[in-house]
Amino acid sequence: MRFMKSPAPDRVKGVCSPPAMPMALAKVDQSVEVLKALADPTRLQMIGILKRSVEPVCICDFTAAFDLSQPTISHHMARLREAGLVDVSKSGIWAYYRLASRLEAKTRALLDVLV
Amino acid sequence: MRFMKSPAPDRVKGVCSPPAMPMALAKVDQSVEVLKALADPTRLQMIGILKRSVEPVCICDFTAAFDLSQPTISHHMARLREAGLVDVSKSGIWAYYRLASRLEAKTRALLDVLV
DNA sequence: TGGAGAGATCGACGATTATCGATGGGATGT
DNA sequence: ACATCCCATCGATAATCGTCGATCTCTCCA
Repeated sequence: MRFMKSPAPDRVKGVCSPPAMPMALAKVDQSVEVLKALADPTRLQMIGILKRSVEPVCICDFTAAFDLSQPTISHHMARLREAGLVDVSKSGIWAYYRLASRLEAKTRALLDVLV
Repeated sequence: MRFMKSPAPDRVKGVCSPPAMPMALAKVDQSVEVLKALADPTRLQMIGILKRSVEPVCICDFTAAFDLSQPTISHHMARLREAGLVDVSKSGIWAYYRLASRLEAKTRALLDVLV
């Protein structure tokens, strides 16, 4: 009669069996791409601002908001754009960014949890 | 009568106003910490395996599952541990990992979306 | 037509990261 | 006691990343 359920009762030295991979590799890479884009304080705050703004936001306002140089702000926004998280529209000399309209349901759910 | 709603009709050259920061800085850093821990294919798959496993998983099984060296697997698991995402329990020679039992609601929701 | 402002890109530099081989430390069994 | 196995840590190396100054393109307006 077994009272204690040991974590791994039948483990044997020298025998290691790989667990099944539950996620498709393509899905993993895709999720990692989005996660890396969000794993930065500046970019995460950018996404938070865009998610709460009904109007598109001029990138010059981000340059005014963060204590970073203009190239750095542009670089961070480019990373969000390459990850497919934001859309850009230019009007005159200004560039306006907004949350991407065609976000995957999973990505949108991710942003709903995060920001 | 305005038919077209322009993105920013009243913008003036040289005038940029920083948007309000919607998230507390501490929350941002905390989220970034978790995101950086998950923003790696190996670690994201590790979390996926642990989330689907009712039993704790011996780390030697991860070493067998991934095409990476034993120190690298140990390093990745340590990063998950430092981020508070997994708990470890040692039994004899073996180290068993499982998803952290005391996860923040936000973090758990994040994992539910991701894996 | 020419100057000025906005924003993207380039090149460089320091910091962080992913990876490995080598080593150390604890538990097991002979 | 000693060899063996598992796992963590250390040290090194190559790659990626964040940041900035300099520069380029484009648009607008005088």
